[in-house]
Parts: sequence; structure tokens; C-alpha cells
Amino acid sequence: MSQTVADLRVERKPKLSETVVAAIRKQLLAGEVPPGQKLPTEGQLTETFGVSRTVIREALAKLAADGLVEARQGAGVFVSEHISTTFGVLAADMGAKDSVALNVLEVRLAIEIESAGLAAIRRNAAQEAAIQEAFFEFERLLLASQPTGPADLAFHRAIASATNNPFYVEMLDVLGRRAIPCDVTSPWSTELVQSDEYQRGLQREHLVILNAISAGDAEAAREAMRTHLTRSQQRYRERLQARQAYYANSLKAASTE
Amino acid sequence: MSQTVADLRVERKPKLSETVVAAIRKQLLAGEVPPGQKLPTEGQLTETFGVSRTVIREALAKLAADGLVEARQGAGVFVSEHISTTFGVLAADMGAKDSVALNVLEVRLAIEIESAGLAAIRRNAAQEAAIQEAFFEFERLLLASQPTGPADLAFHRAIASATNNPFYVEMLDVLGRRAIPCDVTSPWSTELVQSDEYQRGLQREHLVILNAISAGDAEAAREAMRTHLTRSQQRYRERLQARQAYYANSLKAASTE
DNA sequence: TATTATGCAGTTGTATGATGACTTTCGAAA
DNA sequence: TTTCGAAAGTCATCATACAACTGCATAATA
Repeated sequence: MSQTVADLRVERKPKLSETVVAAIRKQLLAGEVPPGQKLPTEGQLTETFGVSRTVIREALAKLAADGLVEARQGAGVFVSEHISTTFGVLAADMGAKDSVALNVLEVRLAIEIESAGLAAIRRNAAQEAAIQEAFFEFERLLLASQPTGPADLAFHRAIASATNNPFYVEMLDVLGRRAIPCDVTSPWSTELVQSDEYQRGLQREHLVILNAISAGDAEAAREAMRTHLTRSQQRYRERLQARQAYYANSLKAASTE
Repeated sequence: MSQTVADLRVERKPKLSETVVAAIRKQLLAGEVPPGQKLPTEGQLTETFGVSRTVIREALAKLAADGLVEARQGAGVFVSEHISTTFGVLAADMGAKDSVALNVLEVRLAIEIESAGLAAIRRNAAQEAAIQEAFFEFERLLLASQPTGPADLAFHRAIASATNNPFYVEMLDVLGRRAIPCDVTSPWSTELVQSDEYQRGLQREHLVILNAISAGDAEAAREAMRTHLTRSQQRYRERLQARQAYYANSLKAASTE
């Protein structure tokens, strides 16, 4: 059997344990269980997630491998102490103000540039496929005139994941939630974000990154990611100004009524 | 029940899966199974190691999490194509804590590289002076044969501060507290860290960074910081190995008594 | 009373068997 | 030769049981 282009879009069904890992990780990063605190028992998690204990155990093992939790036989599974001192504090301090958002975006830039370089070196086949998958998904959504935000996020997340350093993913999760501008509901972004030209440009930049990573060229990958993100920064700034102008106008309009 | 000195070093009884992970990882890194090749089935491994499938599966999951192998349902478990030796080799005998520390250090690397570049562009006179000040302080302490750790930290902190992005400083503080190896009480670090030659090397690298920032050359500053930190990573890895050797020796000494 | 020993309930670690889902192989049929 | 499908091999998941360990309450002891 030959390999077609479609095969590259590996739509590999995620393992149950991966779903559980994602869910628990999200909760932990959100600080729903304080560090040092005990997680629900495997039995309880079995009920809440509706899967067998095997799956729960595999998920917890993965989280333990990432250093997020520690299991103590006879006692329970506990959230690692350091995790939230690293990321919780950070998340707590970040207000949603714009000046902050720009600064956060800048930190994210640092993280992602290095991610791209490491991904080029360390990625495995599945991880590379995941990046490609996100790329094609973006393409598909673009052709279907649907919001591409999720695919964009997935693309960057897949790259972070390909570093094989879980902290990069976590950083991106924490930072990205605030910094990624994909607010399709707001009036100032619909025009900009959803314009085909805008998204085509994004996709062109994505392609350069993807090629560099596939080629295993760390230097090129970093450079491609740098130009992509600095341009995104620029676009974000422009959008902020557009929004301010919009508000100014609506205020003026309201006052004249 | 009191905790004796021995308790501190003994660590807990290793799980069976950890033993299996270590064994398989050793074989993989020794190249006994070529990349892309299929591993023995879970059933065979069960017999080989004399443990249950549960344990084998947990071990394989751990290896997959580290990116060493990939499981394909219905086909088998395969060795990853690109076993990054640098990454894998050290992960081989490393506890989870060390692995986490290295990952955090890697994130810090991303942050600091970008800091250097931004500092080169955005620094003001006072900030540049602060960086120089830290540099000279390092020099002074070195000549006086005093611990240079604080000055080193101050140097990096001053650079982060010169980005005029408070988050860089905050990130550095949070990450640095965990990742900076300044364990002067431990026997394996005193020799290495405090050697004049070692610190002279640091200072040479610092100088390159300082010059690049003063010249306003962002690209050069990033590059200088990158080499500085990657070398630091390397030194840190070597120190981990030295520590392992130390423990191995002390264990051997203890067993011959 | 104060301290130690004991037992119990809860939790994680491991073993075992069964079933579903998926991949590969290989032979039969067109 | 090519195509199709059946069957074997393999991983994924479930369910159950028992062993090992922890924390805590209670009883036994000095």
C-alpha cells in the first residue's frame, strides 16, 4: 500500500490516557489543586472520568514523569511543590491589561523561538506529524472560511510538545491563554483576523517554520519563528490601536445621541 | 521513628517499572535495537523481565513519554528514529528531580537569550551601568577568592532588567531559584564551581555578552548568551555525572565495610 | 499519664485474564 | 497479476484480586 498525501494527516485517535492527562494537567495549571495537596484517589478519578483504573494509572504515570505529581504508595498522589511556584505565581500576577499582554507576548516569543529550534532537533515522527496536521487543519478551516484560531494554537502547541520538554508546553499554556489574539467575537478583530489575506500571511509563515523543523534545521526554525512572532507582535499592536479607535468612535457616537 | 542520615540517601524502594525502564533504556542507548526497529512484544518482555504486563506497559509508557519509543496499536512498539543521545544518555541514570531541573534550565535559556537581545536594543545608561557593575563585582570577588555566585546572579538579573519588560525579571527569579546550581555545601560542587579556571571561563563569556549589549548588537548578544548558557548546561550535566560517581563510590565504600 | 504497640481502613503497586481495536500477513479468488 | 478478505499478532482497555505500604485510631504497657 502506498502512502498518499492524505496519510500525512495522521488523525490518530488519541489514547484515553492522553485525554485524561490533558484534563488533569489543565486543572493543575489552573491551580485547582494546591501544591502539596493530595489528588483524588485512583478510584475516584476512575469514576469521574468514566474510564478504568488502568487508564487513570497510565495518565498519572505520565504526569509523574513530567514532574507535575508524585505518587506515594499507601498515601496517595500529590501535586508537586515546585510546579505552581513556577507557573502559578506567574499566572496570578498577570492581569489582562494590554500593556501586560504585550509584555507577556514578548516572553512567549522567547519561549517559542527556542521551542522551534529544539523541535527541529528533537522531534519524533508522531510529533512532526502532529505539527503538519495542525498546519493542514489551518488550511482546511481557511478554505472553509471558518475561524482558524484553534488550529493556530494547535500548531504552536504541537511545536512546543515536540521539544520533549514538558515545561515548554506548560509555559505556552499559561502564557498563550492570555496572549493569543483570536477574539473573533469582538468587532475590532473580525475584520482583521478573518481577512483571507491576513490568514494567508500567517500560513505562509507557518510553512517556513514547518519546513525548517522538518529539515531539522534548528537555526532556520528559530529564525522563521522569530519573524513570525515579531510580525504577530506588530499585528497585535495595530489591532490594539484599531480597537482604541473603535471605542473612541463608539463613545463619541454615544455622546452625540 | 526518627529519620537517619541513611534514610536521606537511600531514597525509596524503586518501583518495578523503573527497573524495567532503566534496563530497556540502557539497551536502547547502547543501540541494541536500531531506531525504527520493533521492540519485543509486551508478552515477550513480560517473560524476559519476569514481571506482569502491567509493569511492562507502565515502563513502555514512560519510555514513550521520554520520546525514546513509539507504540502503534496493532503493530508493536518501535524505537524512535532520532534518539537524541545527549538527551537520552543523561536521562538514563537521572532521577526525576534532575530531569526537571534540566528542563527548567532549558526554559531559562530561552528567556535569557531573548533578554540579552532586547537588552542590547532597549537598555538605558543606568541599566547598562548596572550590568557593568555586576561584571566588575564578579571580577572583584574573583580576585578576592570569594564566592562569585551572587554577582553572577546579579549580572543576569541586570540584563533581564534592561529589557524594560518586568516579566523577564520575574521569570528569571522564579526559574533561577530552582535551576541555578549553587550548592556550595555539597562535595561535588565545591571543586568545580569554585575553581579559578572555571570562574575565569564564566567571566570571559560574560565579557562577550557585555560587549555585545554595549554595542547595541542584539544578534551578537543573543549568540553570546546562547553559547554562555549552553556551556553552562553542559557544565551542569557534567556536575550531575560527577555527583552520581560520588554516590556510586560512597555506596561501594559502604558495601565493603 | 505518657508512651509504645497493635490493628484497621484507605491507597497505591502488581498480577492475571478477558475483550475490543487495529495492523500485518498471506493465501485464495477474480 | 491484482484484489480482497480472513486470520493471526499486537496494543488498548476493562475488570478483579491481592500484596505492600501509610496514616490514624485504639489498646496495651510502663
